[in-house]
Amino acid sequence: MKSINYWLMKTEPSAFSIDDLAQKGFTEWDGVRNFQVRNMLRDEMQEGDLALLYHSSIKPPGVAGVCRVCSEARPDPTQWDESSQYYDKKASPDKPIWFLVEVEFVEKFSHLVALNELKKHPQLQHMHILRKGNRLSITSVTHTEFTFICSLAHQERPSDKELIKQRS
DNA sequence: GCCAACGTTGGC
DNA sequence: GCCAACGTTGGC
Repeated sequence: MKSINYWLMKTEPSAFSIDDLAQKGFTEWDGVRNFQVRNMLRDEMQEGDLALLYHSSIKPPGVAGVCRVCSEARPDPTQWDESSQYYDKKASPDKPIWFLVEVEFVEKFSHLVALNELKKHPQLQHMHILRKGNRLSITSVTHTEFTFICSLAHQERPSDKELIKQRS
């Protein structure tokens, strides 16, 4: 039996957010221009893998939901498009440098699991995203980290409990 | 807006 | 192949 891998994929919600993904249903994850991330995309990601969608460069940053890899890796066409900000003159159609996968919407968390929340849990201390100077837009997470973060997302927040208490 | 961290580039 | 300079990322 082939087991799936788990990932964390960063996006700036001002450019592309979990709501955009929810609305479109799926998207091509193009524009990756880092060799380490390219290698993971091309060599390690497989159809069916699950990923935490992380919102960066926003207050507060954090995990906004879940998506699923729904294609094999294939060449990223923006590398040949001179009008694209991702154009790379070193790439040619017979020698692609950059790759993409498609991801599809799975879930938007009812509340963001914020970065400072992730930092509170010793179970998550080894996550790439919590390491100083981490700049990779895609990193691997363990199955344990993935399910733990999903469970945080599905927990009631104290403020929710207070609201319920106030109502009753 | 600052700045630490780190990947990339290019001269040698 | 080294390494300084530069550019980018991203939290704060």
